[in-house]
Amino acid sequence: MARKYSLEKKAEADDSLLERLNPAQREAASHFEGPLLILAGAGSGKTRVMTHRIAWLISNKGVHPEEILAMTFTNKACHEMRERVDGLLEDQRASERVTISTFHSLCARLLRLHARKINLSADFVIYDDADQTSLIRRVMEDNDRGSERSEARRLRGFIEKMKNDALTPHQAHEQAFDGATEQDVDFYEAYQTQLRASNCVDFGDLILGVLEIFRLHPDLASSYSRQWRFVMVDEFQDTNAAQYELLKHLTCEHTNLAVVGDDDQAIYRWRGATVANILGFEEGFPTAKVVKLEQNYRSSQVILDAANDVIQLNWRRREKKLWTERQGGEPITYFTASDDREEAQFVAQRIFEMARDGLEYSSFAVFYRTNAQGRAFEEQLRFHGSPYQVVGGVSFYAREEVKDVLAYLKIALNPTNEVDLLRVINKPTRGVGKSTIDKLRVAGVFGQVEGLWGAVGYAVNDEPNTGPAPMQHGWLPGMGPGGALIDPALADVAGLKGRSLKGIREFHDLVVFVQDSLRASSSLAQTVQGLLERTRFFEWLLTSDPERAEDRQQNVAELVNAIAEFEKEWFPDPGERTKEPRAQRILRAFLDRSALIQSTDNLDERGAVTLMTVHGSKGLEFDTVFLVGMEEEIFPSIRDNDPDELDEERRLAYVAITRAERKLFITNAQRRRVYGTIRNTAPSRFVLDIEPERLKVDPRSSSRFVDFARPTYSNQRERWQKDLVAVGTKEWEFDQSPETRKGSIGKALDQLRARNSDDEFSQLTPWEDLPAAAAPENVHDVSHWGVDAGDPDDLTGKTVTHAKFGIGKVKAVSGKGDEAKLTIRFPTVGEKKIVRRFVRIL
DNA sequence: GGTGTTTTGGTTTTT
DNA sequence: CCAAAACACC
Repeated sequence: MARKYSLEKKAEADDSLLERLNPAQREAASHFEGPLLILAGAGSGKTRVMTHRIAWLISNKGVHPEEILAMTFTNKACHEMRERVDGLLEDQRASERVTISTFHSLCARLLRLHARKINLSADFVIYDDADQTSLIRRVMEDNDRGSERSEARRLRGFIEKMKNDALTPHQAHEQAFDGATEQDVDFYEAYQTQLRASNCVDFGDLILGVLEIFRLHPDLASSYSRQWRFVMVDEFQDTNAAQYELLKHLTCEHTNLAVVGDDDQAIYRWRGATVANILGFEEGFPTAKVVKLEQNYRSSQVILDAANDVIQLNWRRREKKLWTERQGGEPITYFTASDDREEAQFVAQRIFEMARDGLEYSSFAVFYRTNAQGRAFEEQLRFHGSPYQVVGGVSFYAREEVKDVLAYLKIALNPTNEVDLLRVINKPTRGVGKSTIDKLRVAGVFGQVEGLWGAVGYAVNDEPNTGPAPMQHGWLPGMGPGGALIDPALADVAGLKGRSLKGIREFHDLVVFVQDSLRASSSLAQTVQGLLERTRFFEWLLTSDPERAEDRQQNVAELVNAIAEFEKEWFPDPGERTKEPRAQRILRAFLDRSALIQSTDNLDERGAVTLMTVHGSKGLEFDTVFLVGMEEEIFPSIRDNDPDELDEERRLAYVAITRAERKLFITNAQRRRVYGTIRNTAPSRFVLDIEPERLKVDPRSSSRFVDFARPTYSNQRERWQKDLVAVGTKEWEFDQSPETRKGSIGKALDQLRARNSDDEFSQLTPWEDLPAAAAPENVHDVSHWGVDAGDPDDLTGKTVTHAKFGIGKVKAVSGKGDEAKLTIRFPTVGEKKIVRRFVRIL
């Protein structure tokens, strides 16, 4: 077969393509056939290597673009890779023909193509987590397994685990599991049966479904394997057993599998990922070549050293040491606040100052362990007027109102999808309550109709006015019009009347209306618009929850927008003639995309501080990073009850630290509100693991908890054992007595105090203005950073800020000094009398 | 069947 | 403390 692409580029292509890579990168990028493991440390240019290898295979080895498959975990990584391959290849069309995809969207495509091989129809709908949970709860009810939330959670976890481990219910029955009973496996089977009956799949099924197909039809796997002669995988450390098996199928005809990953950055163990895949890669692929990328192009030496201090204590890892040409660097600033609020104040204050001195807001990021911690930082940033964006949280497509609209569309496509049907059968409220729904469900399960939709059809069919219902699903001959009963299970449904029946009819006709519209209309956006009008959706949002109505209406409007845009981008020709109605085709494509997309994928706002969890930060980099809430029981999390999980927390800390390019702040608080109660905290062991000389303690720190001893381990095994003990007894304690402060951060603070005046911090804030050991009731007071100037008492007309009410103007003053009472006018709440020490004068 | 009120329980979350 | 879900009430 002719290999055109090599002819177009001359020998010089070889050099020009790879010459900008370092030797290790070049070795990896120019690896041709056979398995390859690239151990790529943080910031060592792994995407660069992958994209160059793709380009190199095409232009220097004559590989056809169609023969290359590159897999990522996120859409974002996928887009980035495609863009960069684009940039490297002269032939634009060549790069388009490379398959670059996330695991899940590739599998969704394969599953659609071959759905029938495992008793699915090609219009299956993809359930998200919420849908999955609601199905689980229903199956629990149907099987008398109670309805406790925690039990539902546990079962969901179990099912997810089975799927991550690539086990079908049948296989699960053959294996014994710790903590799982025979009933759990039975439940898994029942759930799976229900899922298939609804013609739906969950996320786990996307992979497992394809595995089932490949297991049943090895020839099919072979043919794909022959098509994709070169397979590449990004973030390989986060693959689970199912994804690993998928890769095995895809490489059954060759062993050209190149994986890139970093075992030190494996942070999705709780999601079923297994580091064993990367640690034991050579066992699965014995002839594998291993290349280590250890030169870091992102961070300063100080930051890398700190990261290394933390990660080197892990027990099982591939030894590597990152290095950089950027020697030295700014020391890491360590700050301990007296409470969580002060911690946030500190961060917001530093950002404010640095932004004032010329740094872009977008060069800052705040990383926390749990989403709940983000609020305090939002508040303080808002108080300073600094723009910020919170990444993560509820995805756009997971919003209630958005899901409601999509539910109607999904039902129109596939009415057997009962989760969505139950979701909106009474939305907007139309008189279909619990008892009516129960009747329908009983009929759907035991009656001679097919499922819920069948029952709905039956209920509305005996009314002469509506005419025959479209019974693609579930109408049986012999079940006469006019309510001629032949089945006792349907009696209750046939007996429905009044408001309930009217409501059911309304719902039924609505779905039919959408179905008709999908067939007739050339525009999906138009169909949705019609649906919204007919249901008076916006009105309903307003009346049902006026508080949040505006927001929610906006979200729905946003959805219509997204659909219209999607339509324009992917289906630009409205007159196009196809077998399937146009709107329906668009809907199918749109649903897949919305199921597999994450809200964080396209939210790359410029000019704002980024707030996110440490998990969210993987793969990103920022000039200045604030790693906050570094306390025992938060980071590492209190939930971690075995050493493997602690190792993962350590990796998580490593990921966070290595995101910083130039400057890293580490902060914590000595007291923190946890679920409403105030708890004392201890500094995270990960902070203590960093060599003290790399940390510069900010002198504004609350001193009490800065004075602690650094635990020393003679080796990794000891560290591991200490973690074990600590975890076992939950009594990890740091000796805080002065005598035992050897090499401690406390000592560093002492030295700092001795040096006092010429310290860089004393220029930021005069030593005198530092909060002296603040009395507890002063903790929420921001005034200790306020600096008085001019006549200290006449404040009339001055602009002030208050932690709660924001910016206001002083109208009148009575009294003197800190206790003076100010009458302040706030635009938000009007006039308030406030004691002076609670406001800050601008 | 629709609505307020009490109770419960609470990581991380690429798809 | 705060949001979702179960519960009680109109």
